[in-house]
Amino acid sequence: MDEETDGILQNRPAPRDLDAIDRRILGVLVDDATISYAELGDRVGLSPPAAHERVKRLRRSGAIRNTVAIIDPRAVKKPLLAFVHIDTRGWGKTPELMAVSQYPEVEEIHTVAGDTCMLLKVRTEDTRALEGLLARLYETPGVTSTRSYVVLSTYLERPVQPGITETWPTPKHMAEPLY
Amino acid sequence: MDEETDGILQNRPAPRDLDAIDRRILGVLVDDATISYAELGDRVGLSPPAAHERVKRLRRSGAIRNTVAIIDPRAVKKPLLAFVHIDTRGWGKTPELMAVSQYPEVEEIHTVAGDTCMLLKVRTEDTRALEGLLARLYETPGVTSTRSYVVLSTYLERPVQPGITETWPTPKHMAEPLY
DNA sequence: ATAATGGCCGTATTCAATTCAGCGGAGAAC
DNA sequence: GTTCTCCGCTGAATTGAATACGGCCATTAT
Repeated sequence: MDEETDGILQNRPAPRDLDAIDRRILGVLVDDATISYAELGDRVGLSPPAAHERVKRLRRSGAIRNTVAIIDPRAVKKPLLAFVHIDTRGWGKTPELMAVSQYPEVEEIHTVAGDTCMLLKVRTEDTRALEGLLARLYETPGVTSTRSYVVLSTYLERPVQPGITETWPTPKHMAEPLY
Repeated sequence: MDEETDGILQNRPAPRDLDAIDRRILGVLVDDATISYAELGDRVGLSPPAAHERVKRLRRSGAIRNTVAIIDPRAVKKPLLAFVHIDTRGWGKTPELMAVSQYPEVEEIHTVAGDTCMLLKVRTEDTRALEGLLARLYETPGVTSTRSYVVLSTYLERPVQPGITETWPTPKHMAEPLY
């Protein structure tokens, strides 16, 4: 519906403040966005139209960026996950970064506080393809070194970015926070 | 709808082989799962019920793990992203791991090939909360050291795991693979 | 005090999801 | 080569959810 054409996070306005119901809605939709508005309203204590109105507002405001399917990597035969650490001293402006962000293997790009590196999460068919990707990255202007961790097995890969505290069950030993 | 109660990826059967249409469907739903089956059928060349049947099968087979909303981290005030590298020499069996996977801050857990560490992607309110999380992790039985990269700014954080080659535009300079 | 606003509810309508019956092609058995 | 079986597709029919609307209530501003 709403065209999410931007692969790169451009400077969107920060979403406005949310109340408790909004946060509970996000907590529900982060786990499962296929439920009906009737079900959603049930869980957060609203009528279906009210729940719908809230969700529309959350979409408009940008709090809900998108709604997507989470795919099992094995289904598409891209099982090899790696974290690549590239040194970017001498990195220019953004055009090369935007090119990297178009690589199909690159799922995430992060800069690191107090360091001159970027951290990429990548997924490839096999080690051979990873080597090729590293070679391409190393040829990218501004990249002066690369280093990669290959991930053997993934236990947990939550599809979404934020953990919303209210909606996650807290294990018993965490009831008393240490700080 | 389908109860996705398992936070940890247990040993599910690997999804069966997919044909070209299945992969195109995944490619569409990975970008936007809010479209109607009529629209989906249009894009992949099927009638609405056929597209629906395919998607149901993909869900049943596990190729589509889940369908979720992607939340803007700023909306829930959990902006600090970090990668935590914990040494797990002496790590026991799985119960402690399962506890870690319940921490609301922990979004991903990976093991690393040829190493004795695990790599966690975590998101917290601020550095203070990160410190607290690191302290809790360090107290977890089996964890012998922790080290963390704090991510300052995120350029690209694709919501989904696999890059499906056919559905991503290939930049011109990548037309000739180097390997 | 009163008007205006915003958010909710219940109902009504529209549109999509889902079911079903029937068709047709691919492959197996013979 | 022929026939049978199975699987997946289509198109129409039905169910059910998404959406629009009118009215109510609480809060705030004038």
